[in-house]
Amino acid sequence: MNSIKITFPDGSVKDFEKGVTGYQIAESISPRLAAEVLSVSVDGQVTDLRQPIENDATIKLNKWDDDEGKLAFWHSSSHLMAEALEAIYPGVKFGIGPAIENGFYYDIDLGDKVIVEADLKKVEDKMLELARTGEKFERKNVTKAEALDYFTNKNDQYKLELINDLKDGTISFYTNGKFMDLCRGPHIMDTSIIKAIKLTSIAGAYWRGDEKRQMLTRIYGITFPKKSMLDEYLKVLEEAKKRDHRKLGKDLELFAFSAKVGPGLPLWLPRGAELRMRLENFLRKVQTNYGYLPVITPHIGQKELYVTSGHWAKYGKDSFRPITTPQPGEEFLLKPMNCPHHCEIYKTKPRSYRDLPLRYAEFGTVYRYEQSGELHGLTRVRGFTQDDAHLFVRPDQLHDEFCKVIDIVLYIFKTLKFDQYTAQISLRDKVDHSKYIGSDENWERAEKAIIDSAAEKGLKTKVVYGEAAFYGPKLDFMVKDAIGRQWQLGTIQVDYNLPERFGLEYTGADDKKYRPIMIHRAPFGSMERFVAVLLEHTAGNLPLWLTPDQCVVLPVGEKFNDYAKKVCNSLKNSEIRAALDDRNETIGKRIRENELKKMPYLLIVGEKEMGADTVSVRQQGGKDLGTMKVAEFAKFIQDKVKEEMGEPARPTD
RNA sequence: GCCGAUGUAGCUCAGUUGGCCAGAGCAGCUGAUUUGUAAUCAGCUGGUCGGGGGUUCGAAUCCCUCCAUCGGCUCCA
Repeated sequence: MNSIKITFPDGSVKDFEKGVTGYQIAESISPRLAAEVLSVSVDGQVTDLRQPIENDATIKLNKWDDDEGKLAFWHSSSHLMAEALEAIYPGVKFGIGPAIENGFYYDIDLGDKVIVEADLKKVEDKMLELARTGEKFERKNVTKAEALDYFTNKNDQYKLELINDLKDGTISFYTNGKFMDLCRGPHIMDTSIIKAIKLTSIAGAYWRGDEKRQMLTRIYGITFPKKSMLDEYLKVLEEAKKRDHRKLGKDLELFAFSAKVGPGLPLWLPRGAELRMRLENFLRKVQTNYGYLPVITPHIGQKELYVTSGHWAKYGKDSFRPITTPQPGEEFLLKPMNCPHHCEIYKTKPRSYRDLPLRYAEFGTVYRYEQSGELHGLTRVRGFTQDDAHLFVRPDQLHDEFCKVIDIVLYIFKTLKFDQYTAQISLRDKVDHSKYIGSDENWERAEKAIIDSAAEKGLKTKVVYGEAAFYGPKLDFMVKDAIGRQWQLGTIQVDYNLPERFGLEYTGADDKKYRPIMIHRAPFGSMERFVAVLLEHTAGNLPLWLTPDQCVVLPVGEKFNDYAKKVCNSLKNSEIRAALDDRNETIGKRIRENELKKMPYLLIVGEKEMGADTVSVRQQGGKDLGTMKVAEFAKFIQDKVKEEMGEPARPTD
């Protein structure tokens, strides 16, 4: 029998001739589908529409709305760009050119030539010109020898290196127009459906991600099947820029930087400092409920402390230089983390198994010499404050304590409405264990503890190898910023190593000495980064409990200034953060400016209000909430705040 | 640290074949106006054009260098 059974996502099964292609299947369903389909998943494997299907299979036809569809579209676009580049810059060599989350890139080596942003238009035009001709993407399986031969002739050492790492029999080439590339696919049928093209930026990128190797030129771009989709995309990018925490921080007067103080050293302005303190107090309350004990430690420590912890060996050469003193040989380091200090607190007296778990918490400011090119607003800085705590636990307590820390992180995320996070389990590199300290046995125990706890808490996790800290695995909570960059916020880490290095002990019920396990944890991550991400998530419209000013009183004219002051004071007496704007400006202008400052509520007072002891309430954005008694408005705010914050989390057992 | 770009008043931005004392709007100050839900009017102040060096009769403009920032790469205890 020459027919095969094709199962569709809805479960229906149809017979097709053996060797049928995804495209033919789409055509058989409807011409419209055939026009829209971009790739086909065969038994979960994404392939070309042109690829014959030889056996019974479950297939999914991927359109633009499927990630697998976009992937093929953008991957093909990168080949189209390569073709255009080769036409404009003969002799250009190619690295890799994959599809990414939003578009694609290609790494190229232009030799002595330099490409600048202004040249991109030329490349876009060439791409459009080539796209219109409807070049087909043709696949061809080649032998390793043929592949090596082709790129030797082309004198492209990058492709040759890639091919050398591949097994013979697994190598394929794709051709579009005059461009042929080493590629495993999948690709779209032809270029004619690429209708809108934008090359977005040029950057340097190390060949194979290795900073010791050559830097290639990376060109980023994005394409769409419709012009309107590109316009929409660019508009979204524009909007995202408005939510950038660096802009909001300036506009709302929360923080600033000074070249004179130094790059990456944030200055918290009064409004920002207040915001940050509110966040800290919020967490302090939860931590108190969970039995954390506050500690405070100095900003510097003797170098020896970090030699013991292992941090000096690992990061010493990339740190701020040690501080010397008049005493020869004496050296201190700015503290880059709080754990060693907390270990020494643990050691201040003998500990019993009855004392554990011990939970030491500190908003500890640390200093790390981040590479200059890495600094970024408040998300990557050289001086920052961790909402740090270290839990010293017995092995039988590890699981429970870890779960309780997860609860705290989830409580914070819930209160602040961070629902788009990923929980990432960061483990050791699968092969290379050279950059980690501690025994394999301890690592395996720690990794298991994290995986089990995350599973018990029902977290949807993603396991990433090679992302662990050098002393232990982590559970990281990742959140995206306004332009899609991913940042680590909360982190929880299991550590068997520092207790060993510091010789931490407790006495068990059997009067023998045991080693505690340490949990490092920071639910916010750092105050700086958390505030940054919070600003981008809320576009500066902070929740009422956090915002610097909850409302502003606007007298319509000078005659009502005294009444406005009275209202303001009365609200302050009810613990409401009320500002007064009685500047000699029109009411229209003051409304506008306070709207731009993202004031949650504008209270307008004039003749009517003064007579009745009321305020006229305008919500940020223009909604009129009508007139309220002053006391009524106070209660309104208090209720809102209570609703937003909820009850501080407590352990359930 | 690496690749590329940018840097003009507190903010947003004009100012290109190098050429009169470097401009605007907003903010600030002064005065007038006393305002009812997103910009009242007038006047004034404010910049050694990121720092330093060079080319030139002459540099915001051309070159070198340093710094900072932006987009990536690498890194992220």
